[in-house]
Amino acid sequence: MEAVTDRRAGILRLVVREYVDTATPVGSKTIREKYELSASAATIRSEMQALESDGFLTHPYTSAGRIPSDLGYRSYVESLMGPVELAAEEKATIRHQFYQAAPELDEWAKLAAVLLARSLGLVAIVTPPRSDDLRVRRVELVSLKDLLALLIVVLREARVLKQLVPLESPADQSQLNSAGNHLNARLVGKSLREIRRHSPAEGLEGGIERSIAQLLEIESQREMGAYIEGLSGVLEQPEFQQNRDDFIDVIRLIDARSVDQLMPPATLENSGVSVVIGEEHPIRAMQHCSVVMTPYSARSGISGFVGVLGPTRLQYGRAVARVRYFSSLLDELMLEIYG
Amino acid sequence: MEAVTDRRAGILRLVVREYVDTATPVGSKTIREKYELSASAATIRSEMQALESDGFLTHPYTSAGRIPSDLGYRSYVESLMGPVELAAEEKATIRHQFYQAAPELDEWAKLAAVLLARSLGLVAIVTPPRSDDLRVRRVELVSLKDLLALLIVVLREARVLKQLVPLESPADQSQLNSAGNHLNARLVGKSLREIRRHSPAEGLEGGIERSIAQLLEIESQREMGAYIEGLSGVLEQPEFQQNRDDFIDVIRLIDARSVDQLMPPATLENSGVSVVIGEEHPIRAMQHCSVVMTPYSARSGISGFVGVLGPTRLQYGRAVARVRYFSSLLDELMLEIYG
DNA sequence: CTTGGCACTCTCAGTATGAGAGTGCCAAAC
DNA sequence: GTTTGGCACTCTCATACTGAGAGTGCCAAG
Repeated sequence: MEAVTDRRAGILRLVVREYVDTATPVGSKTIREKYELSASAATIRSEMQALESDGFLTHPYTSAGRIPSDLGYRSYVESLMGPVELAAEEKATIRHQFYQAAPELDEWAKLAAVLLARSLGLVAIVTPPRSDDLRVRRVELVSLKDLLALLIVVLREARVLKQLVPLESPADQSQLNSAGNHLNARLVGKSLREIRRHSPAEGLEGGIERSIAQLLEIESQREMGAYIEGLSGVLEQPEFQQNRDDFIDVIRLIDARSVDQLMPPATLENSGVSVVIGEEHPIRAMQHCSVVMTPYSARSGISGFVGVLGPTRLQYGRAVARVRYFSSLLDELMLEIYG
Repeated sequence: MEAVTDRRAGILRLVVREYVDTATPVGSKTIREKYELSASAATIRSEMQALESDGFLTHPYTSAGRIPSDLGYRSYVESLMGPVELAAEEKATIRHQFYQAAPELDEWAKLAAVLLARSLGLVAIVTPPRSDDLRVRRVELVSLKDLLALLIVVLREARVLKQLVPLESPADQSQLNSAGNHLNARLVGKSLREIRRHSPAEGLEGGIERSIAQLLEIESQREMGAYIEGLSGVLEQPEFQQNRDDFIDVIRLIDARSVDQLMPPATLENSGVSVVIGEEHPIRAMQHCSVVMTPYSARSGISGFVGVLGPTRLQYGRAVARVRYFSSLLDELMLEIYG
């Protein structure tokens, strides 16, 4: 394995770009003509041979063009793709749409997913910010019927949980208000753990306090709620059409919203945009896919993530640029709430 | 077009069942052997010819077996499929799962969608109950920062809307509480229309009142929020695999959650379970699919629906039975809230 | 009206064939 | 020693052909 020359790296870059565009194995002649290289086809061939023996390219069969391997994509992402940055105009367009939307965490997350999916033709996954350590910010009780109330718990990160609560004895809104006031005085700022070991009050308040503990319990075990968009875009990719068996399990994961199977959670511990290519993915079913993602709003303990997912043959530059911009935009919007 | 004899109807029923099971055109011999009919293959053939000339069956090509037409399925659903009712045991299992779940409208709707999709292998769509006429049940304000509050509006049907509200001047929780009390006194029970023509209060309350109107406005224009489950099940159906072009638009509609394209809204005006078969569907893209659905909780003005969707070759009996049972179960659960 | 028989039709899977794209390698040129 | 043109070779893909098989349609006899 020799040092990789500039020309060789350039050819790898061109092969990646061409293959990403066309989804067809790319040959020496195509590259030469399309990019007007001065070297001859034979030279390019011998460079390609070298790239193949170094593991950056593969052959579907003896005499077809070359396809980038996972390592080839990796190398492209690391050093060949160059700096990625969105045009100022495009940034402005995106930003504008966020200001148009209803000011609400979930709306922003959903909008981000929709816009990402649409502009990249990939599956986009965005989670609203979420804390590992659930803390109560406020409790509200709304009377529905004599013996039924709606319990609303607002968490620190402005997430809203709700649950119907059957009452043991009739209570009207004013009784609920006063119970709510007591509960707020006692529980605001408390975590699930603290509430659990808290000795509950008597009567009405006690019952509701148990409901709150239960609600937080359920919430802490729940899979991260995520907005997933753009499945139909991926179904139209040639990869899916030709190799359905490789992708049906991916679709199942998406359908089941198994976010932490789709997006390797370990990767989110790095700050900044991570790219997971093909077999780098820990989940078997995902090894024909690549993932571009980043955590955002990493203020201690409260964070979500932004990511896209598609066949390994994806436009890494465009994807990285957009994922990065959306995450910084969400960061900024979050800052207005938590800052 | 002659009167349809019993035998002829019986043969149509068998063709439908066999085709639904096998997804393969069914021939006279298959039917005879599998169901041990006393008539000969030739007789069955001539009955099939009659059924075909009456429009109940088709031929993919000259010499293949028969396939039910939309009219054939329609006739099966109307009169041949017989009474459908779930086994008591299965009802109990389903009911049990609802009692296990968190007592919350959205949870129930989601659970219904998941269970329906899983047991039928179809796409299931369930909307939580929703009112055309949005009425405020309660308003709550939660302080997030000096100049930012979270506005929570609970609607009559126990739906919870939320929005971040920037404040013009700083306010702490107790100020927000008192503003909330005034707003509740003034707005509870009011509809969007009434709030809109209401002359708003001054200062803090006025600003929030405008936010409430905006929130209701957005909500009234929003597509019905629906739980959609089971896409991967449909992707494995042979119809999709062979005839991708016919179904890609359906997937797009599902992906975009265009509920009122998927489920013809006019049909929901009938009470009881409706079946829409193939070309009966008003939307072009859906004409290779069938829909089984029903509204529920039809207490005036507050209702949702339960439905499933799949290729026209679906198990109508099982689908109708389950959709009916889930809707009655949701009815019952809703009754505990609104009753 | 029903039935067995039979010719006919159409699909489907498997095989063959030729064109085309692209490689690998070699020997000559730079 | 790197680069290049030339050329044989390999493998796919599209097309055409073929025979087996399934099922029909029709007819004449029961």
